[in-house]
Amino acid sequence: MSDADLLAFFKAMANESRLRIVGLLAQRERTVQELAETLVLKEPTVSHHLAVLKEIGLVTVRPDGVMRWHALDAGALAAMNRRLVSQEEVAALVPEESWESRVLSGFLDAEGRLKALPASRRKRWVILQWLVEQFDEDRRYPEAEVNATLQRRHWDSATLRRELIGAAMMAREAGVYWRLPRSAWRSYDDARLEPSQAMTA
Amino acid sequence: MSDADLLAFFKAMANESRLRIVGLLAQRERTVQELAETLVLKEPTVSHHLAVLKEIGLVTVRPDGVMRWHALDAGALAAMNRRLVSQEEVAALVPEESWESRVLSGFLDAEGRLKALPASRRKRWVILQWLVEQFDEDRRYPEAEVNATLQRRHWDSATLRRELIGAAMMAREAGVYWRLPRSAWRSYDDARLEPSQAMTA
DNA sequence: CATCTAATTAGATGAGCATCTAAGGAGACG
DNA sequence: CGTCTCCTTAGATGCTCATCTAATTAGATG
Repeated sequence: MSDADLLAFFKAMANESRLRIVGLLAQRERTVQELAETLVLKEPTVSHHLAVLKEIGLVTVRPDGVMRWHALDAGALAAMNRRLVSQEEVAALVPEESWESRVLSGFLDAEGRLKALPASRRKRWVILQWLVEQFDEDRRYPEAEVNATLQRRHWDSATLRRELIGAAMMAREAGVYWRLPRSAWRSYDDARLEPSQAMTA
Repeated sequence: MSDADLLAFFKAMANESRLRIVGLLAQRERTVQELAETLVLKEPTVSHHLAVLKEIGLVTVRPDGVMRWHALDAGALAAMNRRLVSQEEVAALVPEESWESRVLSGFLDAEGRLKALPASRRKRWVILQWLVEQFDEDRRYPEAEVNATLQRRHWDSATLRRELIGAAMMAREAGVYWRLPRSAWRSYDDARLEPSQAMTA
């Protein structure tokens, strides 16, 4: 079942009349007339609500002469329900977080600062990509400002600055730094970054 | 948890943005800014959605300096979920149909006419209570009108009329009938109704 | 076939709601 | 105290949807 289905399910249930219809159908099957009378609604309105519930597979119809008996599909309810039982399932509501995002959030603390620099070169690359985004593309920065910006993310601004240069994400000339375009970056697997010591916060 | 809470829960989840927010918060706590950026919404919009989710107790806030970290309350999700696991729970969405209602609907056909008069004294009492409501409290009826009204519900108006009198739900004098107040009625278990023959329609 | 009843479809109306911009706190920080 | 940042509140706008009336379909029945 897709996320769109789940949304449709919630939209279907997010209406008092439909919620009451579901409750009534959970007791026993009913006709449109009967529901309309019970809910004090006109038949077309009930018909409309039943169409919505049928659309998501929650209600089935059994024609009988000129009447149509509507019943709740309990299995469909249970299926929807399984989507919500665990926090993990709910987390999956969101398009899978990319590997990069998961690496990054694993190394960030609640304040958005780096808890450590990963030892893995590939993971460190993710961190550097994120770090370089702290700088504007079109500005030139004195070293003091670079350090200040980096220190908002980690105490060891010197190492971070050195690694950004090493990855060709930033350039330096005469004490002035600037951000390089993505095209200039080395890819993580040919960058020759010296293995850094663990930098635990 | 009340039905109104359940409806509020569905209304809260019946929106794509909020559904995605819940998914994101299920992964880890987030700030308004972060959510706004991820969802491509303005901060006030996210703020509004978070307020809705807080209203139903699904999201909690942890202020931290100028920022506010929002997190999912997994327990609240689980609680909502328990409401939906079984068909019995869903049936309870609707105020339990009383025994009287079930008796009545069992003896009515689709047209609202009596299929039969129950043999059980207690059940017949339910039918009579419903029948007497066909008459206004403050009017006096000639016998012909009483018969006509009763015949809209069952062919044997004579028996119905006799039983209404016997139950002290209606009174008659000089060929004129009127409805008696509920206080005047005999209770079903001391009414001395002659056991009626089965009256199948 | 004509008619009756149950239900659905079509179309209109009005209420609710998602989102935005603009303005107003409120904590942090020099 | 003034300013910056993050967030919320207020108010406006436009879209979605719940409900209704009127018209149509479709089975049942004489």
